[in-house]
Amino acid sequence: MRVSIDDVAARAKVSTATVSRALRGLPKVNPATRARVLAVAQEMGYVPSPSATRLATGRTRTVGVLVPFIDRWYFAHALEGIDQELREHGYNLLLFSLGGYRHGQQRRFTEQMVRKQIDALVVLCLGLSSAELGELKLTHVPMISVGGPVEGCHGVHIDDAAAASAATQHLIDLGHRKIAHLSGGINDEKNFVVPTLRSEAFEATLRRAGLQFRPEWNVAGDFTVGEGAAAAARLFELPGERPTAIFCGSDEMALGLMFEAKRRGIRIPEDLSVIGIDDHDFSAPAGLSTMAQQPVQHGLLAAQMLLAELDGKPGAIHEENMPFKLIQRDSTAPPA
Amino acid sequence: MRVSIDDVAARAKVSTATVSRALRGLPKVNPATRARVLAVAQEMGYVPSPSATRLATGRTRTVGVLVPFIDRWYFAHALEGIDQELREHGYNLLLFSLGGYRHGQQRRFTEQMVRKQIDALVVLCLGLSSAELGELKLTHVPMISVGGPVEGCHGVHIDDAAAASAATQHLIDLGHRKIAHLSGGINDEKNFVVPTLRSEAFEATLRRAGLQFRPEWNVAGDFTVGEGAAAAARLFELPGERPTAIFCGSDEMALGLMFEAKRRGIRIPEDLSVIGIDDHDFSAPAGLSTMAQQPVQHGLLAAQMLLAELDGKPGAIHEENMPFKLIQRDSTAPPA
DNA sequence: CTGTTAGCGCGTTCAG
DNA sequence: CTGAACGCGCTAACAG
Repeated sequence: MRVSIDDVAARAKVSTATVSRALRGLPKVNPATRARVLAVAQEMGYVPSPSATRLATGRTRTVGVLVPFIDRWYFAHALEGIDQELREHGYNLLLFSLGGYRHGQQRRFTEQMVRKQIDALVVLCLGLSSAELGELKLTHVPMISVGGPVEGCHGVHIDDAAAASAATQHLIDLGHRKIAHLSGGINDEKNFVVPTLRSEAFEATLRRAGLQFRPEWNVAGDFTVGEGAAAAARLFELPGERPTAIFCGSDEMALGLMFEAKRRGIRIPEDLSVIGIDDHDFSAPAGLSTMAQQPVQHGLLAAQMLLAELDGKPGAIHEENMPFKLIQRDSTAPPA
Repeated sequence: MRVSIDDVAARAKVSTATVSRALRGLPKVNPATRARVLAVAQEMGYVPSPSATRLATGRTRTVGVLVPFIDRWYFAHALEGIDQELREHGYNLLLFSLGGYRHGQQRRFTEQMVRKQIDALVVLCLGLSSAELGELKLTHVPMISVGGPVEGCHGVHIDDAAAASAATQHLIDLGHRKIAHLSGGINDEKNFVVPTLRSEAFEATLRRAGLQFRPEWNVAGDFTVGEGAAAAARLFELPGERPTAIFCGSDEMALGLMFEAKRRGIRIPEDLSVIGIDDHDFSAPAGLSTMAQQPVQHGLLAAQMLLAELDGKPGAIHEENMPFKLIQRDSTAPPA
């Protein structure tokens, strides 16, 4: 059943060292010998034991991915990209989901989980506390963030401020003056800065255009459709003047808002223009204008940088700003 | 930096064997000794090397999860459930994404990937060929399927035929006679039977009610919004009589259809009733009636069964039918 | 080019 | 209750 390297060596009449070298394609092995070893290994169905290899080399050929949730558009797609790249290079992907942005005791992942289990780590859209970051640094595991800047750690992501600003500017360019904002981050931890970056950019862009920033037109969701719809309801029920456009911190919240608008007979874009960020799978079918980003590419690139670093190319891990672009669909138009 | 069991043993003035026993809570260790060892280990920051433990015990404390995609509602949620349960018991989750339902050469995961890397395997909504199944069986790794029946392998999932039948019956009960069907599985592999089960149940339920089954009203998507919308477009452009209701093989496709309907001015539910299966995150905000299932629970239970089996309880892995229930929202109503 | 010899770090008999 | 010694399966020097 379980055939080990010694069995192969015996059968091929060579030493285990030679088998090891032959199988791993190392130089300095007689082609004839290599061929024989390969043949024997093949016919015996030999597969090296990863555990033994790990113990001997100290490398696991495994990359860890730390993620707050997996059931969110950005995370799932970034994961797909990371996985593709890793798999292609024979690396394993060990998934650590925190099941939420919990803090403190709930999140003691650093020690047991990371220790000697992985060669590198991807931190997905997750604000880490400085204590957590410190612990991770101590393990000397190469590390990179994806989807949101993490202080003291390189990462690949879009320029959130620029993207938010461009989205807001699109509304302004269409002629809107009364613009509201549906921001993310209502339940997120302090260290996850993405929602803040987007909100601040929104406000700055408004002011730069000489427009009024109204705090009451600033509602918050948590990046989900459900909370997006709930926040929209709060906004729509505000007395007084109505905004003619709204910038949402994510497409998923924007879609929630659109559902709520439809329920109330608010027409989009006639009564209200809506723009989000992401280019979520639902956005095209729903006709939502958005600032598109490509999480799969983010994941792919991050994994590439990690693998390069592990491959002995120091400095391979660096900050990378990914492209985003406006996709105008049916949800934005000049104000009536 | 790296402190091993020998260091702890030396410092505590005991043998490595005693350290091992003390740390793992085995009986037959003097309480005083245990306390001292624990203290020393603690202060030295000792953490056992997983690689060494694996090699010595032959167990990896890792469960593999095989999944076609991760960026789909069902998979992401089931994964969340699996992860929760695993994490709680100190198990790792090794993710294998196939990035699609590819076949043949593209899918040689069985050997290298599974061999000696995992203690058990979860197969997520993935039809396996009999050859692949055979290979997996040979590894003697406990295995369970989630979300779709896999021949020759126990699993946890809903009764797809029953759920589809109930959804269809809901439309019939409302008084609909002209019912169409948006099925999944257009691009899926033959061995993934879920779409077929649902479609067949739809047809059978129709016939049982004495209603006509019209092949031309049977369009197919691939479980995504995009394809759902595309399929809906094909349906809506058919000449002649229009259906008054439609049963969709998944909520995501149903939502795609709703977007397409809105674009064409087809009112829901006035002109067309729509029901899906899942209770996708978008369904409640969108007001979509559905046959709800709970993938997180599916994943949780599957992981529990696997862990029980690994814990020495043979027969822990068995077939389990999970509940589903009708949630009527705004997308279904009696025909006009 | 190839074989020998040590470890890698821990679990596990088997004596004591 | 505790310790000594061996083995898990493979890689990495170091000879030859």
